[in-house]
Amino acid sequence: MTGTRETGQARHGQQTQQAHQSREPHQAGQTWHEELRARGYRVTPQRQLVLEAVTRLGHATPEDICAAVQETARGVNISTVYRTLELLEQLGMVTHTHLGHGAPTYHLASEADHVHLVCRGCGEITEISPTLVGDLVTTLDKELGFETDVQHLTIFGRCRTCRP
Amino acid sequence: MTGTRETGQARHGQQTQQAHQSREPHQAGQTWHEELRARGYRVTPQRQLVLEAVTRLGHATPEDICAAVQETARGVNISTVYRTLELLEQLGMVTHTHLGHGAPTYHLASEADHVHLVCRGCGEITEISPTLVGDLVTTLDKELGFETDVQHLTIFGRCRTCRP
DNA sequence: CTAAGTGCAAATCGTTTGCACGATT
DNA sequence: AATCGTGCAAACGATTTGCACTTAG
Repeated sequence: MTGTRETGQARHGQQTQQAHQSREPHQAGQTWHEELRARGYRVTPQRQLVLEAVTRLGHATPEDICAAVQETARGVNISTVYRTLELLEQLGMVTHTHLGHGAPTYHLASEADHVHLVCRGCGEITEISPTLVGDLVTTLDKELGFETDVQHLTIFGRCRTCRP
Repeated sequence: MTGTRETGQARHGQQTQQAHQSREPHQAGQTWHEELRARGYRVTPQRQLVLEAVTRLGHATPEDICAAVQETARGVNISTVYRTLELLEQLGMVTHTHLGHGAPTYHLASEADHVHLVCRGCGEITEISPTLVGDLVTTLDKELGFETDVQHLTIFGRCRTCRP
């Protein structure tokens, strides 16, 4: 874990699993190509394809993304998908959430301004406005000094049609 | 997956992964021994040990539970732990929550009347009263007809000491 | 005694990693 | 040309499953 490999200008493979540090939310003024380059990363077809897939699919697991990309063109390996998602997440372009037991789902960070409702009955995923949880966030802040990560908030339950 | 093995009176191995149907919350009037028997399940030392471990440990992963039980007495196999937890969950005696990426944590359903706050900085787990999210639950119900599963609600963020 | 439950080992799923080869800058 | 990125396959952690053996009822 004591990796002293700061060779070039960019720090890859940094396994920032807990940190999520450089989360500047992708400035609108520049393309993601420039953004990657500016940080010393390369623009590859694989990265384009993964980002496109995430954009198109919405809430997608790494495997979904991989499958989608397989169809589109030459295959992108599943491990590349994982590595790319990790990178894009570090750059603040995508985010992930855990909806249920299995694999996490990824989506564009720019579309991430919502809270997930997951129905245990039909599995349907609904996105609601963060304003609905605004009071809760305020309460937690005032009462406990807790800063809620609204982006990753997922609420399980039963939707109108599935509830008893 | 089309298992037609309804041999006896009780339905085991039923893999009700999505259903969580028979969730009657363990009536206080009877011991869990009786409860198991009543539903056609057997009372085994392994099941006792697992339930004890869950009771004692609080938020514990299957592996934690397994380890704890190993110490106490003759070893209980990890797969038995999984099977037992699944059973106890079906019976409404324990519940699980996903706190982070890794393994889920189990605790007694009777002590489950709380919401989890998980700090991304230090990993600390705080339990708060469900009343703090009462308004949110009401709102979701009225606005969307969504019935919130408060037991499984986990809120990620940063605690007072870890926030920027 | 008999079916339910357990242990064990192998299979599976999701994810990570080491390394040689290929592609971007 | 040099380095970053990819593919592949193997390693890995968590969980599930098939099957023969043990045990609660």
